[in-house]
Amino acid sequence: MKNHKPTILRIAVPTPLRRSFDYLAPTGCDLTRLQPGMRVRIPFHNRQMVGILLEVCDQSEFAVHKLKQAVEIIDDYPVVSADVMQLCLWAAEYYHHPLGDVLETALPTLLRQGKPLALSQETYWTVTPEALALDFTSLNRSPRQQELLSWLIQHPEGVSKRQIKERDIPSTMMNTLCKKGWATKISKDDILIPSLEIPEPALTLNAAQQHAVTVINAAENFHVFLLDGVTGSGKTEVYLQAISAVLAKGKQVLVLVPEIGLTPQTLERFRKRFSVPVVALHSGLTDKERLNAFLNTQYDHAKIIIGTRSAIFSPFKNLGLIIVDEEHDLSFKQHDGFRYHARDLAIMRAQSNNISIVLGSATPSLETLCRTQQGRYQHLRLPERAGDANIPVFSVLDIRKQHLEEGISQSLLSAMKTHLDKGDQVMLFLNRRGFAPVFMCHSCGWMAKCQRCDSRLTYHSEPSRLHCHHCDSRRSIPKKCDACGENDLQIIGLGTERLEQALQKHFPNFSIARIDRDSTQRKGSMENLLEKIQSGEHQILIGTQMLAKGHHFPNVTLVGIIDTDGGFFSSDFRALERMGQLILQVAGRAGRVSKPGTVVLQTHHPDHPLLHQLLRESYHFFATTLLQERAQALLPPYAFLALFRAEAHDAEQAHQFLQHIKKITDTFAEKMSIWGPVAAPMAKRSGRYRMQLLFQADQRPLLQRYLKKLLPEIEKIPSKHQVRWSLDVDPLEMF
DNA sequence: AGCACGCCGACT
DNA sequence: GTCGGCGTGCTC
Repeated sequence: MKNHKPTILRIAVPTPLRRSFDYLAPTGCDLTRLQPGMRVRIPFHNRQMVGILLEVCDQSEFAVHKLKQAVEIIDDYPVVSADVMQLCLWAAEYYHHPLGDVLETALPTLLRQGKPLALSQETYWTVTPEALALDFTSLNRSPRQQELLSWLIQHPEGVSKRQIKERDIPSTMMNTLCKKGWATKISKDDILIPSLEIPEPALTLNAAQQHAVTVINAAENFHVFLLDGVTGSGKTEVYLQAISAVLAKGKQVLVLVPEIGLTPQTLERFRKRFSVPVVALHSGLTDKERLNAFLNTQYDHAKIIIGTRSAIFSPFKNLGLIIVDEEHDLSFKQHDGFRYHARDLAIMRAQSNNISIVLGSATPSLETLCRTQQGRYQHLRLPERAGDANIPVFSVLDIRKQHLEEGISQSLLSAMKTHLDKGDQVMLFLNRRGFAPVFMCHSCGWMAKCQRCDSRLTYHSEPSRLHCHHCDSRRSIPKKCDACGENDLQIIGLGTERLEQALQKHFPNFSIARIDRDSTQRKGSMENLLEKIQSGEHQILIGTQMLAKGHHFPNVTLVGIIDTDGGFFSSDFRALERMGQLILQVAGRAGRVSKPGTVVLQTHHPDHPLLHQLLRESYHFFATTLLQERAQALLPPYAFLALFRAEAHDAEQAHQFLQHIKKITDTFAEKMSIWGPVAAPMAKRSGRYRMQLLFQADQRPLLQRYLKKLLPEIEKIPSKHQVRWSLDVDPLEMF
């Protein structure tokens, strides 16, 4: 007997357990065809699961006679390609997250469930040759049918169910056409967005743009570029021309965008420029559409893939370039479960594929700026405004001792009047939804607080109720104080609803659009509001963060930031960086060359040096000061953090658990700074008490070694089942 | 994380 | 007598 050693399949299983599981190969399985990355159906505990084959070996740490046999090898080729596997292995190790879970996030739902690797077909309709041959005018058709037929004739590639629905055409009408023999159903995969026939020509570049394109296109190996240009400096045109060069070599391009950035306008810009199929990956896709997008990327049918965070795991056959737009945006970091940063994974993927990556932003993160200063990334600046863009004028408005009318100073009100009377639009930014953040009793000082969180309830007027923005619990508005029974209840502070109400009274002749989570909950209502703003139906725009990103309003000539000071006194060391980014992003929403924008910032700290650096000097000046402060305090990007979080219904249990972790590290030879355990900034949320323990190291490898030693020990803590715990490597938010 | 097993109280 | 509460333990 030559081959008496057993064949053992090492398999990653989607469970929170940080180890792989060994199985015997299924009966009759052709061992020569086994490749890592294939899906395997396995018995696990008392059910069947789909795992990913990691390796084939001939011994197991587990007693071989106890091994179960795998049920079947699902795939003929690996669903997880070698480079995605490498990325997942790296990410599982770096973020100390279970590999099975990581691999699961890299696959579309249908593949996780074990469905076959096949493009699903969707029904399309096309006109028949008979209909084309017929004399068009002589037939007896209704005007609606006539219109429908000529539309179909213009789309010889076929029209999908979705397109028909969008045009409000009833399916009975399509059936009638089919019965008459004028139209017929065909099947094809639906996810590739067909390219347009006539591509738009490239724009003429200014010197800085041309330089950036030349440098990016000249790079043949792994290179990280920071494309650093103010709003309106023409970053997108640089992306497009760099993409064009990569497409010409027959390669694919990945464009990562923030969650809010994937608008139909963005997509349109790519479709109009390139005659190649584009795939858009966003949260609105169905499982079927996701699978088709996955396969079309894998088959190299799709040449440009535009997507949010998780698109970094797409299975490219032939990747040539990665672009990360708005690289500073927080939505690239997943903030629960597998807490990866898509930008950082993108850099890893570019490195292992030996290709270039372009990080673009008008307000780069301090992490990226620091690495650029260290010479690890190449800095490409676009200082000039390109084409139809404006330079906003900043005006710092000292509101100390000023009379405020619902939070707005008289100067801002009169500036608004001037702009509105000229027929221009005005935008106000207030990052607080609801009517007012505080509801209190004037008799005894009682405040409406959430039962389940350490937070105050926000007063909402439409619909009228008190609402917790942290756990979503709500209650009706009490008539009398909960504590003393008096009816002297007051509504204190300012939210977007109250701002809207006040401005409606002050400017009765102008129409207001309010854009926040509450006003855009219904699907399509955001698009609807934006359309009405563009058409000029509304003249005053009020919005939260939502309004700060992704949209441009050319007729807005005045932007008011109602409460600028939010970032000055936050406990989060990144608050100032965020504040600066937000101010510039908000300012970038407005105006064009013929209508330059003015940005008014209401503040109680008009002389704050950082505010001056940001507005009078530049973002870079501001960022450099912040970087110096970070270096002195030994904070990121000059230090590396890992945050353990624990929550439990009993505060003491969460505390004990983290204390236990801390104690384990006492035995470690290497030492580092450990802070805590302390209560989280919001100590109680959704009925759970939350504690945290922070690790801070000046070298990334030290932190990594530490965590690698620590995690197996944590698995042994007996009380780990009583708490909900997680580890966040490179945390961006401390709550 | 699931999901079963297991050992004690209030019910048709 | 049983239905069901969630503590504890396991998954190759």
